[in-house]
Amino acid sequence: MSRKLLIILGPTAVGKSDYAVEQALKYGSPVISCDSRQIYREMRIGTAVPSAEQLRAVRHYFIQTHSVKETYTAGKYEVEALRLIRDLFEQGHETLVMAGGSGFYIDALCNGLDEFPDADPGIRASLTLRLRSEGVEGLREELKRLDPQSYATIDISNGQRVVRALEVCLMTGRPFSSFKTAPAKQRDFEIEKIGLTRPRDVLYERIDRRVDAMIEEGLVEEARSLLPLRHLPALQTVGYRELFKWFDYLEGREDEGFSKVPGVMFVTPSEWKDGPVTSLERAAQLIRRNTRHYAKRQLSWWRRDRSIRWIETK
RNA sequence: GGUGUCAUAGCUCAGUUGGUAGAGCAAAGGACUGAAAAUCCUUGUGUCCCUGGUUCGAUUCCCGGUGACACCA
Repeated sequence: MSRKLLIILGPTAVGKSDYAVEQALKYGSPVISCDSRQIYREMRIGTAVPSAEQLRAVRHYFIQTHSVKETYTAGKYEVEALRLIRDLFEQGHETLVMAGGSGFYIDALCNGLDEFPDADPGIRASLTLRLRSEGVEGLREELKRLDPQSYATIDISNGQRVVRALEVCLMTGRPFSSFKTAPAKQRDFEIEKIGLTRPRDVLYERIDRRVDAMIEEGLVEEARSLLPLRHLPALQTVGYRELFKWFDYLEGREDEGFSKVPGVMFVTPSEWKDGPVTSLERAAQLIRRNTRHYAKRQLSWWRRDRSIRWIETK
């Protein structure tokens, strides 16, 4: 019996959800979502989860199943999705349909990640604070001392990468690079990847229209309700950050960069470079642009994967 | 109809005391091992509106034209 995982991937707004439901019905499979934001319960409009109809027509997994408070990761996804896939194959499915736009999650599932420890929120928060106050240089030098191998191989101008490598060194007393050993894991089922794509200008038009639709549907209210949780990693998401900055402007507040929620240790990971967001129209403009940038990064991620069969629709 | 101002990268504009030009934004390309919708790196040749003149040489000066805007009739 041949077991196959059919992965439908592609940039945001290309039309994955529709195609996935179609394929799922064809194979009698559920849809296993592979999307780092649709997985969160508290977000719906801004993450463009499948429609109520689609969710009714086909069973979906990993859609709004976890809380933004729990900080999901690619590593957790690898474990949970793999377990689910095995269960479903055991139940007799021969072909399973997976769909999503998170390239890193898809790779984690297909090839596996090495056995790194999870981040300790306290250590990460303090390193992130140092990154913001002193810049990368200091952290970089510390990494050079603790793990020259990583210093030589990772992108040391990328503060987030330096923080990650350093935090693993500090937590375990072992160099970050020493964890990076295993070859790609082999899965005991066949994997077929289908990439959906469209001409760039068509894709960008779809993105623009979808952003407008989200705002009409009530994205502003959704973002408003999540404002207190803005410093969680899950809320570092296109469509929400821009609105948070607009709220800051309306309320004459400077985002101080720390979480005020007791027990929540996270610090906003990045600086805001676009100046004040003075109107909803400005926020929408930035959301459109940032979504286009996101789509571009997704395409760049997958371009090197020769195993993808691409289907271009107009 | 008359007078004036402007016409430079997809957009907004700077600039060249005459030696074929550069910022911001937009855009494009790339990286990626537990924050990944995150984070980081790289990239600026364009009939300098058109025709003619002066000049060794004009996008820059001059004549004319076209277009936009403003004001006067």
